[in-house]
Amino acid sequence: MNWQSHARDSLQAIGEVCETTGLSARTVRYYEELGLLPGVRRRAGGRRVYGPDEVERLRFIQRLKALGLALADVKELNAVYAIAGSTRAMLERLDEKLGRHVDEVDGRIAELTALRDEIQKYRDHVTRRLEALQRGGSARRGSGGAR
Amino acid sequence: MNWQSHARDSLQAIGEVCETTGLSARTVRYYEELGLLPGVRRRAGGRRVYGPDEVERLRFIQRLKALGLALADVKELNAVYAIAGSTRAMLERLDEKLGRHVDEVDGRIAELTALRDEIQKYRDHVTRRLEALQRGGSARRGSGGAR
DNA sequence: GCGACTCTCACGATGCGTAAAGGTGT
DNA sequence: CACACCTTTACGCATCGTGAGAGTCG
Repeated sequence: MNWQSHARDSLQAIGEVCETTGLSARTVRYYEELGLLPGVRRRAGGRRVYGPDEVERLRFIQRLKALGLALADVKELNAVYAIAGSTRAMLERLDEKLGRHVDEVDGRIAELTALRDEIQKYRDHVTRRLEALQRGGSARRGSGGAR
Repeated sequence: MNWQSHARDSLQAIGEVCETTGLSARTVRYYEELGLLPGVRRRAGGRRVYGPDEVERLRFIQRLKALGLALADVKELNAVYAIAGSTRAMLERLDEKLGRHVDEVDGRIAELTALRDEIQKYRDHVTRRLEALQRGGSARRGSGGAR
C-alpha cells in the first residue's frame, strides 16, 4: 500500500468501500459505469482505488436514492454541477426536483390508497363467491364483475 | 371469415381484441408467451384467432393487474386453477394473495408517507443552504448532512 | 504458490414499447 | 397490385444480483 506517501490511509479498495457504505461492489461499479462516479483511479494491476471524495459522492447518491430519486436524476444533478460549476445552480435544481418529487409521491400515495380500497372490495367479492360455492351454488367460471 | 359455421361472429383477430380490451397487440402476445393465455388457435396463415373465452381471460388479467398483482401471480392462479381444476381452490388462493397484497400496499403507503416527510425535510434543508448562499456565505462543496 | 480479493463480460428479472423485415387477407 | 393487418425476432428501459472465468495482492 504505497500509492503516494501522503493521505495513504484514505485510499480504499472496492471491498472496503462496500463495507463502509453498505453498497455492493456491483453497485459501486455500476454507478461508475453510469458516469455518476467520474475519475476513479486504478492501480497498476487494474484495481480501482477510492479516495474520500469518491466515498463522499457515493454517500450523496445514497441519500438521493433514499429520497426516491432515480439514478438518472442523480446523473443530471452531477451534470448541472459540472457544467454550472456552482453549488447554487445545483441546489436550485435539486430543490426543484425535490419539489416535483414530493408531488409525485403524494400522487402515488393517493393511488395506492384507492388501490387498497379497490383490492378490499374485490376481496369481499371473492369471499362472497366462495361462500356461495360453500352453500352449493353451481360453479360457473371465474370472471364476475367486481366494480 | 369462415372458420367454422357456428359462433363465427365471436372469433376475433388480434387487432379487434386490442380494441375491445384496450391492450396492445404486443401485450396480448406477451401474455400468451408467458402462458397466461393457453390454447390460442391459429388460422391457416398463422394468424391468431381469439374467442370469447380468451377475451374473458384477458379481462380477468386486466382486473388483477389493476389491483397491482404481478403477472407471475396471475400465472400462479392459472396454474392452481388448472391443477386443482376447481374454482374454489383458485378463489381461495386469490383471496389469500389479495390479503397479502393489501398488507403490502399498506406497507408501501407507510413507506411513501415517511419518504414524503423525509424529502420535505431535506428540501427545507436545501432551501436554508440556498438562503445562506444568498446572504453571501462562502460556497463549500455540496454534501451537507441532511438528517 | 495459496487464498482472498478484484477484474470484465454477460444473462436474468419486469412488462411491455418499438422498430425491422417479411408474410397474409381482401 | 395495393395496402392494412399480421407474423417472429430481438434490442431497450432501470437497477442491480449473480455467476463464470481469469487476473492480482499480500
